[in-house]
Amino acid sequence: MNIGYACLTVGVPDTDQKSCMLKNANKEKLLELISYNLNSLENIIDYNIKNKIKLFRISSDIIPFGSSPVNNLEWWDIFDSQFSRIGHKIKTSGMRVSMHPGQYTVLNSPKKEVVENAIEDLRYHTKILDTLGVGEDNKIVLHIGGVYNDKSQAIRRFISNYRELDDSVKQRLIIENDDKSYNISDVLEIGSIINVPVVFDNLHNQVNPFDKSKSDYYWIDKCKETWREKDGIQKIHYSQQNPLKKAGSHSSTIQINKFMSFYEGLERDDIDIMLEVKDKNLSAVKCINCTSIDKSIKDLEIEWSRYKYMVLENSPSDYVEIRKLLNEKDAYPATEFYNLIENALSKEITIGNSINAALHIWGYFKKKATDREKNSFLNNIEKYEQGQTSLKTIKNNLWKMAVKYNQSYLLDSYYFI
DNA sequence: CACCGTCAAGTCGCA
DNA sequence: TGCGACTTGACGGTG
Repeated sequence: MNIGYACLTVGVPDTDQKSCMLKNANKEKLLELISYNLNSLENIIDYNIKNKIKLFRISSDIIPFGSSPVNNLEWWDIFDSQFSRIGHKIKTSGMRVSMHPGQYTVLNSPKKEVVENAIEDLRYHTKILDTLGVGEDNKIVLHIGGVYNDKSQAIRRFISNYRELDDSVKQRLIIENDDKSYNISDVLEIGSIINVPVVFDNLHNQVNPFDKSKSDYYWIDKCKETWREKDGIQKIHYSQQNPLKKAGSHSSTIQINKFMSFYEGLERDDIDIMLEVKDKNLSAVKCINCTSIDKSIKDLEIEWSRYKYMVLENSPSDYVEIRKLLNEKDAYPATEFYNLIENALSKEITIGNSINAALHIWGYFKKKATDREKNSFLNNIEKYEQGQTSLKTIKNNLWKMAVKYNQSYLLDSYYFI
């Protein structure tokens, strides 16, 4: 079983994706952006390998305007060697990647042009995975599309348009239930007609259910039947509702207790779980650590090194509790650990606590800082106390110093997120 | 450096 | 008939 995250990282340097506005797109700009984004992708893959994350969704934005005539670069050729190198890393590390075109890729539209664009976009996504050289179990997940006041007609259109797709696209395309038009029963029906694997999304099913009396596990079992040997093991999407936002919005982090009860109820290992959550890789590592059988206290200590100043800033009392918890070197209290972290991060930051945490970070530079840096830091703290500057300014300042003095311990800290 | 309106694309609901 | 929401971060222009 693999657990992974989608598109972006949090707190990992040099992994961001860049784009530009259409009007500013030209050959030079696009080449620069693609090169930058591939470099970020490679850093993400390296990070995933280092952190034993074996499931990852590649952002559709990796090639800006990738399926638009505005971008007529033969990027698969120009950047061939970097694609191969990244693909090699993915394959040799046993990672499984995927892609997921967004809401604008609609294969079942009644408009010819919309369908043509969708086909082009699916070709683009396929080209990325093919250029990486990853196997057929690295999939492209698509929603069915619109309803247009006639669902059965819209479904028929999806099916006939699907049948016209290139074989290379068909090899990778799989379908998913969405949160307003096509529920899991609809998608299973379509999947069985065209022989395409179905991805179950638990939150979409919660918001747009076919039958509320059926459990998630019921549908997950149904979907399993749509996955063939060559497709790899079954994949699902898992997310939790953000309690502050409207139905279907992803939570900021995965609540570990809730996830663990879902996971334990699965009673299966032959399944990949793609998390959709705001804190991305943080939740992936959390869930991996809580479900792995071969981890030790060392893995929690690594996590603690990343979370500690963030926790200190939110809740000094939880900081003390967690340190106590990690004192028992033969234990592996992963879920207790993350419960305390979640608890700490749910608390509101006070000025006093944030200054305390900033001073802890400052301790790394105290002796090496120039007089100017020292004055600037202390001056900022004073101004912050009086409400004349923001915490963000202080953190930006400390981040620059962490980079300058190459404090790798701090560069990996979530304090700066 | 901080702020904020805007951004390729499609569909749907609502005024 | 036309506009905002959807959902999201980042671009890019401004102060």
